[in-house]
Amino acid sequence: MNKEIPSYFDLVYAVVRQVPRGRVTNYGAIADFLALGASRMAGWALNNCKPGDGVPAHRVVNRKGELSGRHHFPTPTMMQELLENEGVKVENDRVVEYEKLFWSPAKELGEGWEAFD
DNA sequence: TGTTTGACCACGG
DNA sequence: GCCGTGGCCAAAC
Repeated sequence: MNKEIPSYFDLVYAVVRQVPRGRVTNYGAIADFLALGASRMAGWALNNCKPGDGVPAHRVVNRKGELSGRHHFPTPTMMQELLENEGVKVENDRVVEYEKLFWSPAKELGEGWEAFD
């Protein structure tokens, strides 16, 4: 049944899930860490993301730090509310101190990290 | 089976 | 410093 190997989006879910609270990351970092070869795959993976997966997609923003995926949430304001709830200040749909709150999986988790904790 | 789109990023002008 | 185009891989139509 579920013997299917974890697809690339499963890996994206795992990485996003490892993102600490109050931190944000971008699609490129995930794509580069998972060697997807295309940042779009990270976004596409989150497109299949659903609330039941427990994936904090609100912590994932584009390279500009903009909440590009807010329109994909149940409510466009929910993403900002969630970020502010975690202590991340959002202004004009952009993460404040984005570079400061940026969380790099390859840097924090390391190359030896695997989805299976 | 081929084409189009997609929550993007990097580069060039 | 901002805008436009190309490239990347995968899934949906």
